[in-house]
Amino acid sequence: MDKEPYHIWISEIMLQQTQVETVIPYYERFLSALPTVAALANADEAVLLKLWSGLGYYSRVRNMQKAAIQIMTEHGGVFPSTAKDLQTLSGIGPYTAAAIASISFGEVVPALDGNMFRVFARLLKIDADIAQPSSRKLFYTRILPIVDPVRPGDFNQAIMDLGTSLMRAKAETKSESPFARFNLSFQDGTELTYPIKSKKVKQIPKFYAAIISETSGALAYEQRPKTGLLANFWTFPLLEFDSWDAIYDGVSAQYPDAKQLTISPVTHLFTHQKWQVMLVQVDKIEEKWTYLTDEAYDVLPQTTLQLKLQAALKEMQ
DNA sequence: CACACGTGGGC
DNA sequence: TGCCCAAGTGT
Repeated sequence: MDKEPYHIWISEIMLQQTQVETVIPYYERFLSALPTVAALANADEAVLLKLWSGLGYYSRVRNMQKAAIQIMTEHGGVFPSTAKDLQTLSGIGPYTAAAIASISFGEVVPALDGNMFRVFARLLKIDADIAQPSSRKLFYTRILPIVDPVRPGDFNQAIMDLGTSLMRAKAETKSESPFARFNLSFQDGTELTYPIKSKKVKQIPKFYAAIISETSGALAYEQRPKTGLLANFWTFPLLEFDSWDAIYDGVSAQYPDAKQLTISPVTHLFTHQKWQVMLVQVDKIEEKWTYLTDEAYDVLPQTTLQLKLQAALKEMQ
């Protein structure tokens, strides 16, 4: 099995909040383009974002490059080998540090991710709210003595496998399961109430006009701010309004010739926002917009939102 | 501590 | 549709 820390690191970061099936092609492509820590440290941001386009949580790849630079400059190009040292790197928190330390270097630490929280909350009936950061210490203390001292990496991966197979969030243990006799919550019928998790984020509705402005075969784009949501990505110019109904009149006030291109909104969900976007064509050419041909645009990193807007525009034509 | 930060899939 | 889930970290 591949235990190369650079490889484990990339896969663990990609797998944060992301399904295995989604990650595989990204992983192969990333490793081919940037095979070493040094290559990652020296890569252009546009190359990084292009390799990550569509994966989401784009700060992950920016932090990976920061960490690669840290490894080259502060660690002489040698990958840190303990969970404690790994956690000093950008984008590496307690979970990823433990995963790399146990898998690549054999350190005996539990890699506490969503799966491990769920598996042990059920097996041991741990009532702590996993949405509370303070609960991590309690789980860590309970699980540490259980980690296989000889094969900690295999232990961590096995627990995660258990969490994605027999002990998925909505899967109940069957009485013939070999795990039934270890599973306290199964024995008293409370399994699906674990893990205890309080947090619920609501998605705030947002309304935008996406401006379609064309001149000599090129369309208008804007680069998003360098911090915040979809930082530095290129999208059609976006104007925000308070409601869906306010969009068309609002755009018309600035651009009297505005033409509404979409009847129903292009919708896009983020973790905490729900966007509804109307495509609006205008004749005016604004200096603040950057006009790019399709060829020039295609080499830039694109978000899934922008791909949806492009697809909707193409359907109009 | 609470919240920002993407995307895709299941029901 | 709306809500939950999926290999978290930074601020």
